[in-house]
Amino acid sequence: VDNLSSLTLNRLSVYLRALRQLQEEGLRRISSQELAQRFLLSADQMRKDLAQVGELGIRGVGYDVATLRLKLEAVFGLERQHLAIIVGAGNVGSALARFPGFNSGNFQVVALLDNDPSRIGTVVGQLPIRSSLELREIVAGTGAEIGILTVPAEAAQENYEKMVDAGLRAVLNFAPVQLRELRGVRTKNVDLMILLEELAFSLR
Amino acid sequence: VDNLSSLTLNRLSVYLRALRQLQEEGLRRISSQELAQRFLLSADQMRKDLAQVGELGIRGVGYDVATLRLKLEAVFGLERQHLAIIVGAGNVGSALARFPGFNSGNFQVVALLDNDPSRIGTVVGQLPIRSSLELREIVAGTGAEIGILTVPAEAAQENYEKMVDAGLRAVLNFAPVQLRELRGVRTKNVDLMILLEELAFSLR
DNA sequence: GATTGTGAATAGATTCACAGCT
DNA sequence: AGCTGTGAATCTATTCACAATC
Repeated sequence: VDNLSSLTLNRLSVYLRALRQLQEEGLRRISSQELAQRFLLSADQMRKDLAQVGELGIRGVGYDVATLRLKLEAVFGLERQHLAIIVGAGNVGSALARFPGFNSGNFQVVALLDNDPSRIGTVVGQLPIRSSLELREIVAGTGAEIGILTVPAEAAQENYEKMVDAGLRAVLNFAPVQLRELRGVRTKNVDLMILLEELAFSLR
Repeated sequence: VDNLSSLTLNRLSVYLRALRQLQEEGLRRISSQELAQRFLLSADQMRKDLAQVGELGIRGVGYDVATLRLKLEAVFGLERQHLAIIVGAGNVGSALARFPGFNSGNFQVVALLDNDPSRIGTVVGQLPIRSSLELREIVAGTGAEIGILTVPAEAAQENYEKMVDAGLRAVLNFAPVQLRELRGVRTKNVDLMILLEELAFSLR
């Protein structure tokens, strides 16, 4: 299981979330049909997606909720924790530092960095802001793999390169710029302006 | 110009941002080739995308930066301002209320709502938090079109429906749930867990 | 001579429909 | 009898390549 498209991965995340909920409700088995109905998904597509990661269902019966959940978690590498560092302690960075999805579950923010000396030491959520100059040591010391980039647009490319250089292997970029992506790093962008412009389009 | 896919719209946003930068630099003309090189895009794709919104270039010459920019802004309906309301004044909602992309340019946040009585009145950025109960009046009074949903997962569906009911025509959802989408509303999701899981996948 | 706009070719994603298990 | 897994069909997106235009 290795070549999954971004589209497929997103849907697998959605299935995983659904399965977690079903398991909490105590359900043991579910068919693609039922799951699709319940969560407004396509049963056909779900089966195709799941088929890409293995033969996981039982014909005539359906899927075992717990087994499938574990399998999907394994696909995402969620048996172990993933540590993240946030670079840029402005509005967005600070909000993410307090995001409940971190500090619970499979992801954890282990450091929050900023280059404004006057902000260093300030505690946000549980974390004290540290200097961006310490990036390399912090990555090495904590073993963090994921970088979350929340600096202003002008500083994004430079910080991105430093993050990759410091050893981070995946970056989630919130700065509104087209990064020149580096090889060997998985980079995803969340660009609020692009999202808003798409919404605006549908309002004409 | 009416049926543009989400993929195409995202790229048009990217081109628009590039053009704004080029115009600021004082450039008057650019070819698809140059623009692609400069911003790491595909020249072929750019021409195809632009062809969907009109015949905008001059063969043998290229595109006029100012004209193309205006045309793209018109496609997105950015000649006029779009007003937005944020529902949920937690970490994410508050961070977005202070986001520079709002209160400058074509989008503006006109209200920040929460249902926790103890938070009402607190000023975030420039805006006082108001009661979610006032949603309908605020939408009607301000003429806001866009809703930004930043409430906890459990409350998302309910608030989404209220927002649509109050007259909002586009919703940007940050809550980590699969909304049952309503007709007549453009809905986009930003789901941090899904993004993180996709990054985790590439770390196995 | 340069560069667009576009039809044709290719690649990728989704949907259909049914054979194959349980 | 019921539901999965999957090949075949369809639909969508991207890339190629070149005729049309300046």
